[in-house]
Amino acid sequence: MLETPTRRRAASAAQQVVDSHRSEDAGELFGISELCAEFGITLRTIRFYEDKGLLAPRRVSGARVYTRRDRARLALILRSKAIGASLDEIRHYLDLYGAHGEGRLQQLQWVLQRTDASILELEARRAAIDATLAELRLINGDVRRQLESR
Amino acid sequence: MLETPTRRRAASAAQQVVDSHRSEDAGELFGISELCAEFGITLRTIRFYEDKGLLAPRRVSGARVYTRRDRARLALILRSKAIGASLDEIRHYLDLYGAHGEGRLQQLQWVLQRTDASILELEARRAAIDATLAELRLINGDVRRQLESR
DNA sequence: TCGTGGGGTGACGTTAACGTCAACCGGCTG
DNA sequence: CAGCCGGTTGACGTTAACGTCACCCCACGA
Repeated sequence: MLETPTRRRAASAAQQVVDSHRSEDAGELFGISELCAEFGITLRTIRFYEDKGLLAPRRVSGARVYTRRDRARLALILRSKAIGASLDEIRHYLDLYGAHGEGRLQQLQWVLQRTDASILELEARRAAIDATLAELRLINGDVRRQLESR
Repeated sequence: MLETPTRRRAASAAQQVVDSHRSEDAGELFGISELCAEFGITLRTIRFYEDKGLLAPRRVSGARVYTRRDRARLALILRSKAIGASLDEIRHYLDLYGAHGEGRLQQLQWVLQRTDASILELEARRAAIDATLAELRLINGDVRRQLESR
């Protein structure tokens, strides 16, 4: 199965990300400082994520070598961090992205519950942001009017 | 000015919150453990927020006494925390809620810039959440279909 | 008067998420 | 071969956001 051309309609961004966690790619490879530069983080940070079990690059004579999939995982991690998740929560997310393959019934139900829970939590967080945005826009407009009317 | 009945149309939730930061209320008063119970936090946490300058309740013979406005501030703090903001960021938010009153031009422009910046940042965070939600929903539906078809 | 309960103030401990530093190592390059 | 560059592993430091603990004050009821 080269590149699994299955069921590939108009793959959305989400679809692509999800897919990227199921393909065993061995294409492009990246070095650690390469990824650091690309994502604007430090060496220490990437190694730290590895210690925490969020990344598991291959080693070539000691040195870390990242695949395209590892890179996608890193992107997921950083985006999750940007939305205020802890590294532990992020690990759970990553589990979800990886674990919905060919699972036994029990495992699939576990994934289902976890995704349901995560979705509810994120929706709540989104609502909180919306509320704050509404208030900030209110203040903003208020001040703007005050400035316009001298 | 009792209760300032000015410009009170169909006050939105946001409007109410914003307004609550402009009225110098002296109505209901709350004790510290009262607020703790209401919001499900600890004494230490509230005192910590005070140390950080996020709250400044009056003192009655040493004991902290909170007004309705203090209570609103606390609610804002907790909601901001829920969206993943640090206490420092939260302090800035609170500044904004308080500072758009009768300010000199310079101050008003500062408020404007800060609100603009905050809004952009929050919108980005919201977008990140939306992306993650899309992916999670995808996984969720995927698994759900897999379960339904045996 | 005693003690009890609610509240207050340090001081210290803790966890997460890194930063910093020192020492080492392997490959290539002149 | 020497040197350096990029990478690696500890070990320790740091900051934020609290928890825990010990001890104190003070008002109030039996």
